[in-house]
Amino acid sequence: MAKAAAKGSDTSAEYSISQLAKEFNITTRSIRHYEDVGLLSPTRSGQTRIYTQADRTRLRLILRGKRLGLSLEDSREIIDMYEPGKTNVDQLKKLIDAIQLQRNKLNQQLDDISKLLKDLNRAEADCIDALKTNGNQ
Amino acid sequence: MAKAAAKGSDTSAEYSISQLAKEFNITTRSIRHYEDVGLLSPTRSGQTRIYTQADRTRLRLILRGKRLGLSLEDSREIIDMYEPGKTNVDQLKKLIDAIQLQRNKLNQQLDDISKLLKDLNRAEADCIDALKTNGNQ
DNA sequence: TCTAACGTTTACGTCAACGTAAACTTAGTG
DNA sequence: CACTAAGTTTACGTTGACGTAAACGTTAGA
Repeated sequence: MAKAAAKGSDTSAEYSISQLAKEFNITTRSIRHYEDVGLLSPTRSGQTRIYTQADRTRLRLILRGKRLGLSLEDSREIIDMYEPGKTNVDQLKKLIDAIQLQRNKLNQQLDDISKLLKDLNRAEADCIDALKTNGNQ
Repeated sequence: MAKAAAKGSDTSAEYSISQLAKEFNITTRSIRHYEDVGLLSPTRSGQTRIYTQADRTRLRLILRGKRLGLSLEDSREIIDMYEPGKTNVDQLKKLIDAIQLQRNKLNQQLDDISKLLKDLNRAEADCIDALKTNGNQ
């Protein structure tokens, strides 16, 4: 084996675009699109994109955001929160506010989910009832 | 006062489109759009739409779905689960499967949210740290 | 009476997030 | 060497969820 190819949990592992696509069950087109909008910036070997462990992590965060209904722009903002590039005090305070905002949204989602789960439980119970009283006709 | 206008928690209350729009802070265009795609079907008084308590509830469910990142089509399916129009046994079983699927998605979301909240907490802590060590320069 | 505030339909526009196709360049293999 | 598999860029197409006019009807109040 040469040098790339990634064993176990090597932190310096590298990935091709189709490897990532397969792993996360998305298309290469999507991955390139995320790059187009500035969410990923893999290094290159000639023309070919090479993704590091960090890129892979960012991709996971993007997809997590998508599952929560975030836009790519939203995800970008949140992911940027994780990197402390902000040297300015005002920016830091703004960032803390933004974090609080996101937390509020997430708490709203938690509430929504619990209500929806209850609704689904009731719906399922109704189904099972209907099956019992209806199963032997 | 005539007959409409809705007091307290009168179950036979009626609403105009702009009343609902104002209450839920959306546009009338959106409400009509939800009707276009079959999510609402208000009665009419002449040309004018009249929304019942049930319509209002459906609208609330639609918006809850949106907050969770569901498409209108997804919401339609879920809301349809609540109404036991299904007389067929096969349909009931399919419905139970669909409910389970939704539950899985919601549990995934719960997991995503808890992770995201942790990430945000760490990010905030980092900000606060940066503010302390950086505040007096 | 007229005008302001609400309602309606019809219809084209827009924006995000990709899909899809075309045309092309390497890298490895029977 | 021809061929296949994976990569690339460019660019137009599509879908969902509305936005945004335009053109019109109805009703209440100054």
